[in-house]
Amino acid sequence: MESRFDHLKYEGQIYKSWEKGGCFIPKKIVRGTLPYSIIMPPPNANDDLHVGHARFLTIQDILIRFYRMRGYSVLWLPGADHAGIETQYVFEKKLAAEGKSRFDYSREELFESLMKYTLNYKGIMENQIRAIGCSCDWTKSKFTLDKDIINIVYKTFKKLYDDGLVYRGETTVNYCTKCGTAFSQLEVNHSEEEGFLYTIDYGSIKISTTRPETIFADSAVCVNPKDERYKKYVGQEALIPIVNRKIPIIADQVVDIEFGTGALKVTPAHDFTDFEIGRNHNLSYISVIGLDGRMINVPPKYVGKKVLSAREMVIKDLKKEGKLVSEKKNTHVVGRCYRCNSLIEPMVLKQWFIKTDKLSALALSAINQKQIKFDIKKYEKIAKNWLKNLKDWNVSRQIVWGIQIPAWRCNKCMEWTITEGETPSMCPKCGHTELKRDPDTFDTWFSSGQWPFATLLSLDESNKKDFSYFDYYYPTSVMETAYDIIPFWVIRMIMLGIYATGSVPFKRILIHGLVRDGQGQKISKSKGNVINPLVMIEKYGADALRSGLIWGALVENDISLSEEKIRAQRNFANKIWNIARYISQGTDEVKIRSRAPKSSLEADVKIIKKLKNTARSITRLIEKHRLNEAIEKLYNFIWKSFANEYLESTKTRRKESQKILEYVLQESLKLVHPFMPFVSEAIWGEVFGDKKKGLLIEQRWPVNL
RNA sequence: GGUCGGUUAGCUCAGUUGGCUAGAGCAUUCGGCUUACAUCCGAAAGGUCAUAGGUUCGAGUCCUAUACCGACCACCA
Repeated sequence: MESRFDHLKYEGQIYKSWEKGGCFIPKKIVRGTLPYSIIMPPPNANDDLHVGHARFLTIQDILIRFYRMRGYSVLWLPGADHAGIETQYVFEKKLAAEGKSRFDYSREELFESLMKYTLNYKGIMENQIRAIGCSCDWTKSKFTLDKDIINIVYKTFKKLYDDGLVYRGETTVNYCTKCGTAFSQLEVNHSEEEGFLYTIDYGSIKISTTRPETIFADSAVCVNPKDERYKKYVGQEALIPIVNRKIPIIADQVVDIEFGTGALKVTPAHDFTDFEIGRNHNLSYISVIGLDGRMINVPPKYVGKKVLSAREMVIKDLKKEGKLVSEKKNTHVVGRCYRCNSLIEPMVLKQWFIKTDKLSALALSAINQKQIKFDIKKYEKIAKNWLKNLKDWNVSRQIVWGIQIPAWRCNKCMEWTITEGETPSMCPKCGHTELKRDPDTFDTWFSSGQWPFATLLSLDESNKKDFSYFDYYYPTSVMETAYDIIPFWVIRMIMLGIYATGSVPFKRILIHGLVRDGQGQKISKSKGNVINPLVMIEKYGADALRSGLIWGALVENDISLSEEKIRAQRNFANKIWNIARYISQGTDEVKIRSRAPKSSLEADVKIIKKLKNTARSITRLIEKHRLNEAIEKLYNFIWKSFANEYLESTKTRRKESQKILEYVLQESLKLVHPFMPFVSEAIWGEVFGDKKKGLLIEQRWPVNL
């Protein structure tokens, strides 16, 4: 053995021998073997892995290796996410760099290019998962656009439709004119920005607005019923300048008396609040902004102008007419697209909605009845809070890259037909044979919300034998994911899982915190504090990165990661290596022992006892998902108790203690393995190596020593 | 405005149902190339656990209030 552990020499080759040896594939299930399963949250196949991925992959791999060594039938199912809008956004950026845009391609061409792009990244990403050392079963890997997955998603949508939980609604959506799609409320970033508040003369009343270009879309002027200044005007009419159209003056308590003039122009087509007012007062609405962000249904001179230039024109014209009363600086909150940062336009569109009240009730009761247990109470609170306040879910997205909604509309009777994916030959309502498919695709969270059962069911479809993966592994043991996607993903998996299968999708939920830099700051490209996991693996080894990602902070909390921390863990790996090196130098052949060698020497008895206690408490800690404590115990035992105390004490009586040293090393390596799989396997190979004895990954976890 | 957190050594964090003479890693200081490892060994220094009250034989740990920091959500035309 060399004096230092050379991770570059061992990691690649060890991983290959694991994968080739089928070590990640669940063993044949014998009677009484307990299942342990985790469905890997599929990383987006559009970029390199970042440290956040590395953290959750590490956490899951520790659990997986631990339970595998304990004799469970372990399934860790990997996957890749097509990541709809995100991928299309990244891809379009690439097109733009080549001087092209999505409009240069047909739907089919665009889809095909995106597929090629994504599958390429999927391969890259999978190799990065391998580099981290993840022992997932690659033979069962799933992609969110696999045909069998899509079929299951269609079935669920049809079932929802048949049960009356899907409707086509007209409502205000957050529309990004640049991305060309609507977003859910969760996909919009709000920011405070400087702008102007204009006061405009509407005849008998003056109103305040930040968006004068939408005056053409006004349906009413609204005041607060308690506002003494305006009581007398309610029921009368106001006059929109420039076009001189009359609109009613109404009263509603949503109006803030203090703000502006206390009178609000109601524009149902382009504002969320106004849409509600319009609905409550039975107002009609007029759209004046098209999906391309240009003006429509307005006097000819404004048609085709972009929103901001139309605003300037309107202000100019108002001034000319003397209708602009004032213009004040004003900070207000605007919505911006979370992908491209363009201004979000509220628009009224027809979209597919899923009614969420029944689904969220199912999820809530499953949580309350402890069919699903959150490890961490605060995250249970967050999930429940979301479930209680959920609004109906808009699942339509106007992008190509995704699962196209299986909805067809009859050209004659205009009725919709939903299928499980097959194209209807004629309209079931009127018999007409010309139908047009909705070009929209599903929100990615709608399909990934079905991921736990969709993956397992699809395994059974391609493997219709005597064994059902779904029956055996569902509900899965643990769902392990980040807290920032509780509302997007976790609660939707629970809702859709229970709805589609009648059973919760997983029994336990472990939510992990985010990775921050060494100073606890959020990692971002603009701050320049990005830590590249692949560079760290190259430099210090995968084991060092893995340990650094769980050392010193609870799994559920954010963790600060610095290069110093990773280096410290590299040193730990090297320490273990050198303990083994010392021990292997004391003999020609090391045997694997099934129990501790007998000795009555006090120091020997003490170290064996400590080993037992350490193994016991680490077992308990991993079961409780307290990984930071587990690795700290391990670190302390190996470095302090084993190396510095015991091993040092044996230097004067080398021969007598050799067997004990070998045994403690042997058992320690098993304890190390889930955390640092490469160095432990490398040592196992060097010290205990023998084809007959197998790999460390296949050894049994130390229990009842 | 709503929800959920945090405040413990210079830094980053642990501290499970209250018993701590408050711990770890990194950083610091001093001394060591001792033939496994200088990616090391030995030793040391460093905290009135945000503040104020309360419960208790006993509080970093429970309760109340205050201050500051943070995350997510909503949002005034």
